[in-house]
Amino acid sequence: MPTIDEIAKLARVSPTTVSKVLNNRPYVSQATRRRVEHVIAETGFVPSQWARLLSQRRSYILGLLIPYTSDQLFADPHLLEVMRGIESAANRYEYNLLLSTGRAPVEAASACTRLLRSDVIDGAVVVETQDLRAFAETLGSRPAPWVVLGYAPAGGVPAVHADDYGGARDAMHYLISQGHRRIGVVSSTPRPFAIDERMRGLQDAIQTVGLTLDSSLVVLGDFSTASGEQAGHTLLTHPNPPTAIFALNDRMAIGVVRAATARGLRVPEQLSVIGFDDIALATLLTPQLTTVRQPGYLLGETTAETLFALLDPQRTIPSPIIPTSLIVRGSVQPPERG
Amino acid sequence: MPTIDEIAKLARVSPTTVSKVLNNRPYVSQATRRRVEHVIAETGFVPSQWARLLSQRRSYILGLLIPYTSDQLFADPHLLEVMRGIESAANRYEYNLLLSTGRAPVEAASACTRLLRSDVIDGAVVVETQDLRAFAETLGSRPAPWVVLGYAPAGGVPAVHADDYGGARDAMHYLISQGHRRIGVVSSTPRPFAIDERMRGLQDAIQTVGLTLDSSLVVLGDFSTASGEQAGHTLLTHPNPPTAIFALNDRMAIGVVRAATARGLRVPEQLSVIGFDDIALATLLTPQLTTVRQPGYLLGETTAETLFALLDPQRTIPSPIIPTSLIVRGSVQPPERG
DNA sequence: CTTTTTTAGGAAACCGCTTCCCTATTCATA
DNA sequence: TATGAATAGGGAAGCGGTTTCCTAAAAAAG
Repeated sequence: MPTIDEIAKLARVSPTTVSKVLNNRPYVSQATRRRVEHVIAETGFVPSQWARLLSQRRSYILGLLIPYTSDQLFADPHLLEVMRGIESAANRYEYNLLLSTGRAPVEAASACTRLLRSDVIDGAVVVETQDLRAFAETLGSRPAPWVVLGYAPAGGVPAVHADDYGGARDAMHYLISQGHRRIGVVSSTPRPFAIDERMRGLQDAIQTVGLTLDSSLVVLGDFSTASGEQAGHTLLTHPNPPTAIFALNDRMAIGVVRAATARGLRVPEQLSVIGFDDIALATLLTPQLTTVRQPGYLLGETTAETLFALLDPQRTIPSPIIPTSLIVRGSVQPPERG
Repeated sequence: MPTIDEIAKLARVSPTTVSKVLNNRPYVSQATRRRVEHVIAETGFVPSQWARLLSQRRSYILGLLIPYTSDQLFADPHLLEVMRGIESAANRYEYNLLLSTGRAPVEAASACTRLLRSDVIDGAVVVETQDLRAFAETLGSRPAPWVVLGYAPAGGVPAVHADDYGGARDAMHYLISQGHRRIGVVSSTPRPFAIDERMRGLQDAIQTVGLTLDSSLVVLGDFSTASGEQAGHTLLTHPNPPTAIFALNDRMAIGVVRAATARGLRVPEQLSVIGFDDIALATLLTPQLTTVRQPGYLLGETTAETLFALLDPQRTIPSPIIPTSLIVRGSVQPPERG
């Protein structure tokens, strides 16, 4: 692979001039420019990014820092949808995406830190984790700009997230309006801020109508379908079982449906189920899942746009809260008269 | 962010010595090493990768060049599964993944070329496309090493792929052994090598039993579920419709099932359907899809391992053909007596 | 026909780190 | 004690571009 000097020699000009040609700068005559371009085409020369960036300070690479194992990442349709949004925005700005997942969350944080401070990436989208605060502190003074996908720990870091509170509140209102009074909740642990918000939203909805959430009807999963299935069994063996279950993500909701089916309960006749996210799979099941739509693609896109706004102050920072909406399908109906 | 020179000054040593400490090289006394390490910890110094790599010639970044739009990529569960395998192998070797998708395939090729020649990545996994040959020629003399995921155009580039021929042959044998004689095929256009191989496999299977493939029962989709659905309708309105349909990927198979259902045909009683890939969704439908399993994770992992073997001649190149296996579930049964 | 401005092009410093090579000291060996 | 080898450390030349600054020629202005 030739270097800029060899190109210069071949075109009988200085490296300076070649550089000017490469970067479309003025003060090169038509004739010279043509000659240089010809040599470049001839040799198939592509300038080394390393060297270029060492002086230019832009890599056109964005970090996507996901503190999960790749297994977790690829098992989460919503997160993939978010990634798609980020990818697409990055593409629009001619940026490439550097994927960094972590084996263990802790390890991930340190990898992220390195990446952010070592000049490899121009900025990063960091998916929220429990220990984000510690991570932010590690970063210290002046790393590349970064945006949190999720809720930021206090302190100036921009964050983009869906309206988890409103979405959960609406879902709960809907269940209540359908006549449900005993409502089970499949929450999760660990509990990202988003889940806190959803819990807050659904609790507020319950209190609005003068009821309270029966804490024995709140069980914890880990976002996976399997955990939802287990949670479903737990709730359905309760001495006074719920007539509806709100699972705080779709995969767990699917697990709940599966548990109900396994116990011979029909959804939605004998048990209503509502989810959160609106993953593609939600429409492929029977009954189709009623859920709260959280537009992952838009979420990812907006997060990336926020980062680009940070990178180039010319641009304006988009609104950081993405609205959710209730999608009524077939998994909820009024409870049977007991 | 401090530079190595500032660290050197603070520790009262030369940059050379700091470099030795950073890279764990000998010829630094315990005392000095400790002093330097202390300053590094104190300042939170992280060496600039650009500069390091400019002299070291390793970026520890692998390119993943996918000549699809991000929408296509994220809509393909099998490809995602492959990515997961690549991700996980890369992680094992402490490599990061640089994702490069293309808006238009052509553009993608040029982006790939740039990436491969500009020293940003140490090597690349390139997903096979129709115009791979042209792409390979563009690359020319001495780019970073690359491995094709799929079938390589003749000429030395290593390629890793599943046993598409064998898988399709087995599937067809199975349909025949179940008593099917009129068998529809949902193939695709554009037609990657893998599809050629599957066609070859299924044709050989048919000929083994002295039949021939009725070309009016071969329709083309584009891998999407929607195209499969349309293909299904086409086949089922044939004057002499098939009793079984072999869709060359699972998503199209799901589309076929949907088309059959829409027409009031029951699967598998009135129509048998078999797919290819074995995506996760295959087990979630009723009936569960009978299909040819193509282990995506292993495929990705093996491809990455091949690349690492190229990067470091110490390692041995793994076998490039990944076996497939027939997964019998519920979407195939013997045809009804007409 | 000068004088000033603009254009074209090159020399050399620089980005931040690694590495080659050289010197001085310490340690082991004869 | 003299000698050779190993250790500790530093100076300076890269790596491959960009950028600053300078000079000479050409064009515009007076």
